[in-house]
Amino acid sequence: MLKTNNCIDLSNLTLGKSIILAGWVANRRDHGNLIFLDLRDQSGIAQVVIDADINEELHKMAKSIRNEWVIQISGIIRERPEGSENPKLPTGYVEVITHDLTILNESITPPFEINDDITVDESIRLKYRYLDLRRIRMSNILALRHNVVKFIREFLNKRNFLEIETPILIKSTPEGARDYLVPSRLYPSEFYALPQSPQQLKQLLMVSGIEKYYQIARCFRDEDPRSDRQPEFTQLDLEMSFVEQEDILSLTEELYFNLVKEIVPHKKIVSPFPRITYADAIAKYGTDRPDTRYDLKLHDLTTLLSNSEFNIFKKIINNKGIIRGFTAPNAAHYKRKDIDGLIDFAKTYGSQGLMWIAIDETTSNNIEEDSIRSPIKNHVPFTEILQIASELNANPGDLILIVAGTEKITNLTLSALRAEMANRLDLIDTSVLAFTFVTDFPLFEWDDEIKKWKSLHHPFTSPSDDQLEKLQISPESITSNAYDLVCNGLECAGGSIRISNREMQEKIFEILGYTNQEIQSQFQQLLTAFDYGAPPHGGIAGGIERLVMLLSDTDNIRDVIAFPKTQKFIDPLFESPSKVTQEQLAELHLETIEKDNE
RNA sequence: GGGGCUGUAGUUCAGUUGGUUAGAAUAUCGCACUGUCACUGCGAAGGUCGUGGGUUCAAAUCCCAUCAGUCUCGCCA
Repeated sequence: MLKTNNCIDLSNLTLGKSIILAGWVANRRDHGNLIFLDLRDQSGIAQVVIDADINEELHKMAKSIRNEWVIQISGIIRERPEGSENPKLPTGYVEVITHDLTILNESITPPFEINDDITVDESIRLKYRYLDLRRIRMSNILALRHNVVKFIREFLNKRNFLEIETPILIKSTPEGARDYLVPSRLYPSEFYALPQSPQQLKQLLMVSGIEKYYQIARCFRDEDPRSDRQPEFTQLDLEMSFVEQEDILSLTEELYFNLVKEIVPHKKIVSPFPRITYADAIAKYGTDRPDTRYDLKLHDLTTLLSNSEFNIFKKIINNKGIIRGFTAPNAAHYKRKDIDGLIDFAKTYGSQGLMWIAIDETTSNNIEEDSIRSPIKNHVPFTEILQIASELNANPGDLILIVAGTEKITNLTLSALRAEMANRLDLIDTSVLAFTFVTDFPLFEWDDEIKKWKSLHHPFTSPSDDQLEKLQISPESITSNAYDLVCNGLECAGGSIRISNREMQEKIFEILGYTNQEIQSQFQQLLTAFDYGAPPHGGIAGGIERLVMLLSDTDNIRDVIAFPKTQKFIDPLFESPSKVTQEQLAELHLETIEKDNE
């Protein structure tokens, strides 16, 4: 080795010990005859001193050294002189006095400064990702991610799970997300697809008699970008035989709880994880992935207002819409401008608008007619406003926000508003990881565009046992054995107890509108396997990136991936995607079509 | 596929109502300096104002197109 120790070790070693360090020059402070270097390696930073009185040759060499040069120094650990300690550094009470120095490599001036405090345009960071990752913050996140995956592996290995790799080149199936395709050279006009998840493969492993499987699995989905999405991502994929929902939930809880305790002990986490049904989650939060770090629960006003004379309410209710709202505490001071901002915000989710009632503080501490400010004040009697306020537990000083419209858009808008107000009112304790299980998902939802039933989870999810008779009659009312683990408003993991018999699986495909031929071509391998004795089984899959994001307090998925793509799915480092040669295309029996500029 | 914001020195940004030589900080380069750690002091260099077109006597500034980054709606079983 070119080094005997890491920089961070410095403070733990005995004074006077002779050591060799190697790393990058993070900073140089030249005081003439005395030069200080901050030497950075993966572990951290150590101060190195070069004194002209000790060795003039070395001192001359050190004069030429610049940031990001790679050097090796040997020297002796010593205490810093009194008054020159630096409490900001873990190694700030000691330093290395240099007796020998080798320049291992020089560096040109980097395109941005390598320290944690900078903000640099992301395309530049990604183009020079190898420099970006030299920042301590970035390498710490990589280490955190490593520790997460390591913990998961050790946790599951201890419980006799087998880690099994499944193919990356599999078969395209049109349901779900768009596939990434890989052309076959040996079979003209035929393609492999990259897995969106190893779903069918892990179920086949269950039929194989592997009773406990897991995989840190790479998944690929060719969907449009979002700030928390990448075209390829990693999931903890796990599946077990002979289990019921409770077994998966308790295993998942134990895993995530212990993982948090071990890896980010400073985070607050509640155990047992609260559980909420899908229906309750929608009712209270307007979404199936509620952020439970703050209250702001939604309340339904549809029944209360069913006899209202106010035209807007009447119309919504007659059209089978809903009216719902919540109270933003101590927000009555919101100015017209703030509220207009909220209205615009609400409209981006498709709602027609946003009704608001500001209740000013009164001397009597009661809600008085004069203390109400609201655009609906002149259309709705005061008693009705009082009823609304009472239903929403609103008090003087609060701001009531109400959305009316179709169920879907109203809930979507309110859940977004809820998060927005929590942010604005600073109601979120960022040190909390609020894990919650959401259970009893509906099995199907109606897709009005293609006029078909769609699986809410996926088509292999089993319906709840006690509801099988409703399967044909009212598919919308049937719940499933599907569950999600939600944390701070993010879906962290999702899974289900699967269907493990052929007849049931075929019945579900039928309801989903698959033709016999489609079933045959896409799922025959699974259905045939079920003919040979499939064990009851179920599992869960959790996103690794999202988990690491939660643990490392970043809302940028690119921060938790070593070499991510931009939000347009471009890699600025390799400049991919890229053109390939005509020879490569010919070999794959492909031709490209130039896109017209219409 | 739709919408918002951004693009000016290596980097992060300012740039007024369209008007003289486009500024600051930091990084870089040079000199000085023995206790700094955002070292300090003095000096220097550094610009296709994303790109293309248009309006104008005059464009970083106004208009159109385009590219890139980011956020977002749809989409992501």
